[in-house]
Amino acid sequence: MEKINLEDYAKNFEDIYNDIQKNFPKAVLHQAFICKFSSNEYIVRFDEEVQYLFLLLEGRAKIYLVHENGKRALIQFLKKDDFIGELSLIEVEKNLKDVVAINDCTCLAVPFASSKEHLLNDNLFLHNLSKYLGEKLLKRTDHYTDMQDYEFKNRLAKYILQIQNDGCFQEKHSETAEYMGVSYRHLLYTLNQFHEDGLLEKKGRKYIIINEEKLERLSLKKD
Amino acid sequence: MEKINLEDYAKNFEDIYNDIQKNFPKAVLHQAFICKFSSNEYIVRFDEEVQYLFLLLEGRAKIYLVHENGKRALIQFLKKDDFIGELSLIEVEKNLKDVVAINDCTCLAVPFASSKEHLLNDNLFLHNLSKYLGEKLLKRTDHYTDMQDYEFKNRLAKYILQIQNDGCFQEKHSETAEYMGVSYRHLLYTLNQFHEDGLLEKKGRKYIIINEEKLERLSLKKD
DNA sequence: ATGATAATAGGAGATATCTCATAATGAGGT
DNA sequence: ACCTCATTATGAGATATCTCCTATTATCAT
Repeated sequence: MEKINLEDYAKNFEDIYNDIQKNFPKAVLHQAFICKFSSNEYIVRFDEEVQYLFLLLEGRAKIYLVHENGKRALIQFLKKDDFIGELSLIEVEKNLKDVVAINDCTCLAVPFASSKEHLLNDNLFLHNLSKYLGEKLLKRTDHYTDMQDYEFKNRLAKYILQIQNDGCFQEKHSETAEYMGVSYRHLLYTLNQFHEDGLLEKKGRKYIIINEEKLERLSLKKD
Repeated sequence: MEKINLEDYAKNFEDIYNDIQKNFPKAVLHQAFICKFSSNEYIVRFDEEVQYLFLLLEGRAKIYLVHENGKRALIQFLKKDDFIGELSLIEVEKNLKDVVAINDCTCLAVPFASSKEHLLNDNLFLHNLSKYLGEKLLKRTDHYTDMQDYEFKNRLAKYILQIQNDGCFQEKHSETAEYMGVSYRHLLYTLNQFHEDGLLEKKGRKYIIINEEKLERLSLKKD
């Protein structure tokens, strides 16, 4: 983890800095700085108290919930403009999560110690936070109800369509399996089936979508 | 649905009214009133726009998410002090939910039209709302990750322990099955197994817990 | 390069859970 | 009382998904 002075960062990323200024009170920004995390680095650990509110400026990360039985569930992917630690800020978090950088991540770090008061009395911030939490709630609910009402092949079709890039699906299988809540083995099995059914073509480690329409249909239907 | 004047209600339920006064600006309460819903009545319908922020004062209700394929998922039970319509208030709700009264429910109804501005500029309310949403997010996440990381018999044990009353489990089976995300058939099957394993005793339509310790163990273990 | 570690790949067998069908019992309304 | 409809019950068979094993590739640090 590498710390960078906020002013230095501001020089190179004016647009992003402007957005930040719009959404945070000045007093808070005086205490804030920039954190860079490398791929696979922990941003937050489930067994250590959170000290900062992070705002993800660049990169992708993932949230894991750690169960008492030791199992982890990948519960959400984070991207630009996502908060980290916001539930600790408002003191509702009981069981902390692991948050791990997927690739290199740049975050704004706002220390609770000096900024909590300010943030919790700032109307704009609270309004933003409410909207953010509301959206997170909806997104997570949708993800999980899908999980319970559609079987895996339908959900996988939907996921591939959503996350594909230029007709190309190249997520890590282990991550996909964790996020979708199925075993690695079953993911492979289903991917093979998609291949046999002429939905995907394999190219090295990637899968290419060759019948988008059929995938669409599969992603919607319960059948 | 029956409307009641807020002042009339206040006379009979002073304690509750005091709590309300603490959390809502006066200007807002002038426009608010009390709604009574009977058992099984819809408080909010998924296909009708929400006009009020409700605060549940008495009774229990349940939230359903309606899928495109027509299936419904029971996603949460609501009780005293839960909000209804708060996501519409902050304008993040896209797919509305069904909210149905389980027994007779009493709600405070705050009309969006006249009160939205006030509420969204009230610091205390926003702070409360953020905490409420954060807790709802956590609760829902826990519920769903449990669903994916523990098999049904473990989750059912946990659920029974949580919802039992004087060692007595008497929820409606159909509701339990919907909430837990399994088929009705499988719920019965598992309940029978609990009976055979000496965890529960059947008394008419109710189940009595006769081995709480064993239930506890089952609820924790993944095994 | 070389070895070590993680990711991909697939076989075989077990089981948790689902679907569909049918019957019995209970509750509410006329 | 009687009919209707929702709830509780149970059987039989199908399958989606899991666990456990074992190879075969990539990736990465030394």
